[in-house]
Amino acid sequence: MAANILIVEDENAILELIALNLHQSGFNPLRAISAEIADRLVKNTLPDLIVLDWMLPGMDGITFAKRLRANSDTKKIPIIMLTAKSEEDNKIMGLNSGIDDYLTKPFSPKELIARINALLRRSSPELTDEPVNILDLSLDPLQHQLTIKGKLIKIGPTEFKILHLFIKNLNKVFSRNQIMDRVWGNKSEIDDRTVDVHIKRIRACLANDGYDKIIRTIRGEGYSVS
Amino acid sequence: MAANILIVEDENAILELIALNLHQSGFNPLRAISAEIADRLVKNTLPDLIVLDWMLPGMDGITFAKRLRANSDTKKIPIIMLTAKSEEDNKIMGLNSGIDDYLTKPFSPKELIARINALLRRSSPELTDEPVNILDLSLDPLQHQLTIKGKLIKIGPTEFKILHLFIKNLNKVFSRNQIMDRVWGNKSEIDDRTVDVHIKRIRACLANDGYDKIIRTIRGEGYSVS
DNA sequence: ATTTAATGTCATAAATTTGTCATATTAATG
DNA sequence: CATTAATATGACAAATTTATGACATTAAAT
Repeated sequence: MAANILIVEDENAILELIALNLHQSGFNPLRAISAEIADRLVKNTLPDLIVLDWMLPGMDGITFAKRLRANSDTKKIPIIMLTAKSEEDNKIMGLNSGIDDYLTKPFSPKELIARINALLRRSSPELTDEPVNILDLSLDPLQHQLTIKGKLIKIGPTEFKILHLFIKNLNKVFSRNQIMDRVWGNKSEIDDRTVDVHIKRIRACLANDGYDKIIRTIRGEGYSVS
Repeated sequence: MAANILIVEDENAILELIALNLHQSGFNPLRAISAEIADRLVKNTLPDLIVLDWMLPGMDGITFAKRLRANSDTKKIPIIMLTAKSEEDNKIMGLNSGIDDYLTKPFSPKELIARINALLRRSSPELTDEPVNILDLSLDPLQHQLTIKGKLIKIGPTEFKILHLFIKNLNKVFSRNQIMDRVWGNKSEIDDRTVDVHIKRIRACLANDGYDKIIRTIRGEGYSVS
């Protein structure tokens, strides 16, 4: 599923250049030549990410960004701001409008793509397909199945994702926030304690075979599977 | 484990923005709005890295940097200088004040983080979550565990942090205040004696394997691990 | 329309850590 | 050796963090 990237840029040449590059990189570009048009597009399509020019006729970029941040539907959409070299200099940093990243013109399309990918990775949940296993325990993401010694174990989807994350990263300690980011995606607003409950549920699934002990609690830090 | 990064910046909005970004990236930001305040903070906390604004009221950034370089305790702390215009480039480089890197405003938070990581990696590999060890004792921040001869040792979170600090800085003597600042953060109001108790607890953890002796008490000064 | 499964949140219990205090030890100094 | 100052240690209650069971809500399946 191609991510929708909204480009807000009043100079048509640049707009098209960016759109072309995004398209070639497998994204689905949406175009807006003003904040007003962008506003309508955002409401309708809820893009996955916005590339926003700092200088716009009418409503400027910062104002637009602030409006997005004020609305709970659009609050979590990552924004990359485009700025001209010496435009307003340090004022940009000071305005703290929830921009996720900056890019100074002129910039290389390659760099833009790289940063878009980085931001998208951060904002969307974990998904990979490789089967993983530890000891007699095996996790197959394709079939969404957990087996112990070949025996199929019943486990919920969320629990499966968390366990998968852990087993893919053996011994690594994940904080609750990291788990939330990588399983729910960072657009979620979930309580910390909820992670505990899911951990408990995973343990319950594994307990019959004595595998519940593989999930360590690292007090004050998070959880980890060894 | 989290690296302490001192930000010296007189514009509060920028200061806070940087602090926020550092925090989100897992660093522990310390704030100073003047070189004078920074001076005191440096003495107490010996930050792992300093982000320093070029233009400061009172003592300017370059002067401050030179002072840091003149003191053997602070000589090796990496400094990233923030400058307003790229024209200053030559000037800064020419001053040869021991700046390790510089960034021109406006810059993306991401770029700042990237450079901080690069510098930390170069200056103190220990801070980048790699395991540290002496003899058969090994401390792995990533797994948050302490092992002696491969055997897992139970140790509390605070004790872990203190021990990690010590082992990262072998032979360096830390005063109780420095320990408090770097482990509890400089906002804590904790009794001096409390540090003693934690040291005692660390020793207790290590005692079974005879490793309690690695923590030396330097009377009147503090503690140190050799 | 019912039943089943999954989720997130709470309240409460259980476990662990933390800071402090009182007291014992130890080192330094004259 | 006596005195003093600093550090070590054991005990303990408060605070923090995690575990767990129950419940309401929603989605999915029958």
